[in-house]
Order: sequence, then structure tokens, then C-alpha cells
Amino acid sequence: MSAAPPSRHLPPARPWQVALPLPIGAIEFLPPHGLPSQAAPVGFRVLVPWRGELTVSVVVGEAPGKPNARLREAVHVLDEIPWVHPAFVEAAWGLSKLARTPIGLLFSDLLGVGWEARLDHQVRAVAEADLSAFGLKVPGHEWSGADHHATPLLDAIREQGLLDERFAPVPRTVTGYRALDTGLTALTRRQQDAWTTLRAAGSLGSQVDWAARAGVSPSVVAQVLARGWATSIQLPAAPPTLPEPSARVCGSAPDTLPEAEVWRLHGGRSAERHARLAPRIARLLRLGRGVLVIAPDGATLRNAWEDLSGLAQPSGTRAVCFSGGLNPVQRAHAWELIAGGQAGLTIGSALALCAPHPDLGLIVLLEEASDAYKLLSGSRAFLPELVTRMAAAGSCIPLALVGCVPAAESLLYRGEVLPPPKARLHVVDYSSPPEQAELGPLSSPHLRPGDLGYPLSHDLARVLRQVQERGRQAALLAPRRGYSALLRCKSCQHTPGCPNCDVALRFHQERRALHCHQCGYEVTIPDRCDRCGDPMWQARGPGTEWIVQEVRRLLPGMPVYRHDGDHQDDLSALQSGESAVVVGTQGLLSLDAPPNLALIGLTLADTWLNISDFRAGERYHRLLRQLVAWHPSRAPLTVVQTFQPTHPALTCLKSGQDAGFYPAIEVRARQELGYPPHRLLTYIEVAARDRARAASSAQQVADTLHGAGAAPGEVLGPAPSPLARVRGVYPYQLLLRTRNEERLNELLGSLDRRFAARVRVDISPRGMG
DNA sequence: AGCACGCCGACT
DNA sequence: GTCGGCGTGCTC
Repeated sequence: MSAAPPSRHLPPARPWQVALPLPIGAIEFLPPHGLPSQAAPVGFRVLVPWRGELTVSVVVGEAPGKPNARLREAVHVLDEIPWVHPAFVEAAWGLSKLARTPIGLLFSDLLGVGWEARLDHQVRAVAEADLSAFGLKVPGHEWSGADHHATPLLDAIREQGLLDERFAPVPRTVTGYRALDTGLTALTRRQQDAWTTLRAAGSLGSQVDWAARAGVSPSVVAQVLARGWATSIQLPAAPPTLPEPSARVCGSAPDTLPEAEVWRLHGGRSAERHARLAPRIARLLRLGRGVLVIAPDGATLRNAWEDLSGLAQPSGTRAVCFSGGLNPVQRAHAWELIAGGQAGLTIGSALALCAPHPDLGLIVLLEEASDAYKLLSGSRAFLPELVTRMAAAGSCIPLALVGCVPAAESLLYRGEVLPPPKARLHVVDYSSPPEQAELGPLSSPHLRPGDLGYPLSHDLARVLRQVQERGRQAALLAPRRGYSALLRCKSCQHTPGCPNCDVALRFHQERRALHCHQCGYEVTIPDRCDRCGDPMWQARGPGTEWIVQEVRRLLPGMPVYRHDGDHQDDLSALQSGESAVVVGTQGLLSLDAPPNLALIGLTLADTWLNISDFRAGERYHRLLRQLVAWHPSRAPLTVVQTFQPTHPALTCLKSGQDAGFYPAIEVRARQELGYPPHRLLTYIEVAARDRARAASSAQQVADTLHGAGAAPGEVLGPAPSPLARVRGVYPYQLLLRTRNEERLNELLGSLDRRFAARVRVDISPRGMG
């Protein structure tokens, strides 16, 4: 019953391993029937039979060892050049094996183009085959379109090795119109005009276009069609338009950047960094090499595109912007330009990482310290991790880490830190009345008016009034959206919490609602406390809504805008210079700074430090540096309200240290604690609907690790997650602290079996533990 | 991811 | 007696 081998005297071909865009590992297929024996075409797309259909997959390697008993053959190789950069394939393989992430998941997260192929698919029975046993409607010995036959039937014939298949790319077309010499009924005068216009043009692309050229209404051309004097035809579609490179060319200084395999450039403003980077990129482009620039978010991407896309490209090539913002047609076009070597420079999001530049000479990772590089779902990959692996892959692509602040992990590489932009910093010390220091930030609403002012200090209020008087602009950053962090009963202190998640519900005054920021649960505010029946609530922990309300009260007549995850006011007046205040969360920094910005206020800096994560200080430092470099040329007064005025992330900024100073302190401090970059930190989550089952499985995971020889310091936990219940499951967590990848792999290997609860491993945890 | 198989509660 | 819940397993 097995397929006839293509040739009896050749050794059986080594199977190929392919990745499908599904959360599964690599799947093996034999090379397509009749293909000359060759090494697996890594990075090429190949059509494979999958659940009775043909599916696009990407070749990721050659199967080791003996071919599995009953493998099927791949059907067709789609590409003549790689669709995915081979260094990416290598990096993804390495990560997939170590992190126990299905490679298909990495591909479906990071390859955003080419999963559906437009092909003309023709089939016929192989010369000697008798398909009568398969039923009536089967392919004959002449080519016929595959869509004329039932897909499962074709697959059954294919499996028997009795099907010949051929594929041809289908060019994209648009519907157009051509005039016919005779019609069904006579035309009116206007219809006659439309017909003459079409006839003179030969063919036209759309009815609207046709009508416009003929100077008639679209209904007239519709009549010409209806009366049979014209017919629709398929015309080849013009290539889609892509974002135009900017006209600006920045930086013509000599290239003084390091020549290392991995190097870095930090500090200063983004325009200065781009200017330093430009000569290096320009040189590589002149040499015909490809350059890939990756940005973590839309704002950074726009900025980089603005500054770098105008660099001179060798003739016949152009800069390409590639991100999720492109539609599928644009994506495919951009990708073909890149693969064909017609795009020397690609600037894009994480989706551009696997771009198949034929001769990639440099990868620039912008803002490598950004948390946005951590994918929050699917593979939960951390882009810098993958990029580092690409740089270290066989082809050794140089890597540049460029950003506002270096990640602590970046300090081991050679590089340069630009002098910090001038900062005017004013710190409001909420801890100064000693009896209030111990209350902590959440208790701070108890500060009575007349003390320091809360949530806007008297100092901040004063400069806000000046901003209004002088017709300038101010931006205030609140640590959260909504009105307040929580609502509390005045008499019994009860705080309404989420029924699914064990967190306090956030209060949204505008919607009169309590909202869980973890799972999205929402209820209207109860009239009275469900514990004691008291009708008085008090809000604690100001969010954007609260701050907006305070500013409105403080500055009557001043426009106040809000920008956060829930609510985006139209900021066009602000952006054109109107005197106003904008209140937002951190996302505000991903917009252009208002042009007339004179004041930035951080209403409660400590929230960034209270996160129980060893990276909190680093993140806070980055936020501060971003704030003072936000405006491209000015140095607005920056007011920071905090309970910790002596935090080094803050004081180093005040004393004029550069952006590398604080991360270096962090690296030293983490030595003793065994945190990255000194050790690899791995997060293991064990979760189940049933709490006891989760707890015992978590303990079982720990026991397994210890049984595999884990030293006491290498395994921490298990401990219940800080959120005791999330979306109805009870998560328990463990941390691994290993000295290197080999050791990590050894320990994780012991967990490669089933447990009674879901076990999830994250080798690049962010914002947890 | 889908989709099937399979084993226990409330219903036409 | 079935419809349907989602736990587990498989896809080459």
C-alpha cells in the first residue's frame, strides 16, 4: 500500500523538518516526489499535505537518524530563494529546543507573511495509473484544475503516489473593462460617449475610473455593460504602494562606531543616535549588504523610519518599512522586494526579524531594554534573545544594540554612551513629613490638603499655573488608567475584588464601573458595601481620570486631554501648539511630544518601583530618561513626585550621569542576588483549575528538579503566584537560577514529561517573580 | 490551533 | 434514553 519510490536504486532521501503556523513542533516530510536528492532547503516554503489539505510550511532542517516508518512526501517547494532568513531559522530552532517552545508557535508569531499561497494548481493521474477505484470524478491523464476535484479524494490519490501535480504562481489582477464592437440594445448619447472613451483607452481599471474619464456618471457605464457593449476582464494589478522613504537624510559624519560582532550605542536623543548610526548603515548599503533595523513599538519605528529611510540606496533598491500595519498584499510585496535583494534597508517591527535579506550585513535592535520586546502570548518569545542567537548563528551577522538606555544585559558588549540631554529636574519629596513616610504610597490620599498636596503637590500645582499663564503645554503621567487603583468602604475597609482574579477592581468614574484590569470583568458600582452595607466609598491610588479632574479644578478654562488605554482624546490642537495639559499613562510617550512642552509631571513615580520585579529599578530609570529626552529639542521642567527621592535611578539623572551609569549599578547589585545577567533566570508556572492539584503538581515539579541534581540555590519555590487566581486557574510558580544554558537545558530536560497540571516554562521572564 | 474521541450530568 | 460539557491526544 505504500507509495512507489521515485527510483529504486537511490538511497532513501533524508526527511525534511518543517514548521507549520500551529503550536506544534517540527513535522517530518519526505522531499517532494522526483526531486533530485538535495540538502533540506532551510528557510524555503513548501506545500505539505496536512489534514487532507495542502498547507504552507517552512523548512527548518533535516531530520536526524532513521526515516520514520510512514512519512508522507512534501508536494511542492514554493520558493527559489529563502522566504525566511536561515539565521532566523537557526535561532528559532535553538530557542525552541532550549525553551521547550513549539517551533511552529515561534513561526506563527514572527513570520507575518506568506502563509497562504496563491497558486494555480493542476493535477493529472500519473501515466500508468488506473484511478477507477477512486470513484467517478477523478483526474484523468490530461492536466485539470485541482479545484475541480474533491480535496480529500486528491489527497487519497496523492498518498498512493498516483498523482502528478504542478503549480504556477497566480499574478494578482484587478477587474477591468474592455469595449465590445456589438451589443444587445442601442446606446443613448451618453452611453455612446462612455463606450467611445473605453474603446479609445483599450481597457480601464474600474467603473469609477471609466466614468470619470468619460465625464459621465457611474450609472451610465453600468448601462453600457448591461447592454452588452463592454465586458469585464482581468488586468494585472499594479504593485501595492508602500510607505515612502523620508526625504530627510541625517548624519554625514565619519563612521566611528565599533566594529565588533555585537556592539552598542546608547544615551543622548534618538536623533543623535540615528545620526551616529547613519554612516555605518550607508556604508553597508553602498557595499550591497542588507541592513535590518528592528523597533519595539510604533513610535520608535516611525522615528527610525523618519531619520534613516532617506539614506542613499544603491540604484534599483529602496528602503522598506515592514510591520503589522501593512495589509497582506503590501506585506507580500515588501517581502518579495527584500528576498529579491531590491530592499537594502528594512526598518520594521518584530515581524521583520526573519526578513530574508540575501546578504544581511547588520541587525540594529532599537531600544533593546524595552519590555515591548516580550511577546505576551503565543510563544512568549523575547526578541533580544532571538536576535542574539541570530547574531551568533553560523553566518555571524553583526548586531548593534541602540537605545535611550542600555539594558543591564547589554553592558558586557563594547560600545558608546552619548552625553545625556540637558534635564531640568525637580523632585517633590512626599516622604519628608516623617510621620507620613511610613504610610507608603497607597495610603497617601490621607495626606491632608495643606501638607504637600495630593495627588498634585503644591510645587506641581504652582508650575502648572505658570504653564497656563504663559500659554505653554504640560504633560502629566499617572501610573494607571481609570479613576483609582481601588475603591474602599469607608466604614469596614472592604475593597471590591474580581471574582476571577483575586485583585482589587479598578474604579472607572466615567463609566461608573468597577473593572478588572487582569481579565476584563466589569460591574457597575454597588450602591453600598456588600460586606457592611455602608453606602460610602473612598477611592485610593489616583489614575488618569482622577488627575484630569484635579487639573480641571486647578486650572479653570485650561483644555485638559486624556490619553490612555481606555480613552484617547483628539490631540491635534495640542500637537499644533495650543496651550493645554495632557494626562496619560506611559503610552503617552509613544506619541510625539507636544511642540510647546514646558512641563512634564510624574504624579507618582513609586508605582514603577513597587512592582515586585528585580527589573523595576531599571525600568524606572528608563522611564525617567525617556521623559527627559521626549521632546526632540527642548528640556522641559520635569517634576517627579515620589516617596523615594534618593533612589539612584533618580539621583544619577539629577547629577548629570550618563545613561549607562545606573545600569552598571544594577549589574553590580545583581551579582550577589544571582540575577541576570550573572545567571539565567527561568520562570516555571504550574497551573490547574483545582488549587490542590496545582499545588501538589508544583511540588512534584520541584521534586523532579531536585531529583535531577538541582542545587538548593538553583530552584526557588514553588510559591503560589502573587495573584492567587487568574482567569479561574490557580497558578504556582518556581524560578530556576542556572549558571548557563547547558545547565538550564539539563534541568529542564528532567521536566520533559507529563504532570497533572499545566506546566509552562519561560526562559526570558519579564515583569514577574 | 483545530478536531476527534471519550467519559459523566441535565434534559427534549 | 440522548445532548453536551471539556480533558486528552494527534496531526507527518
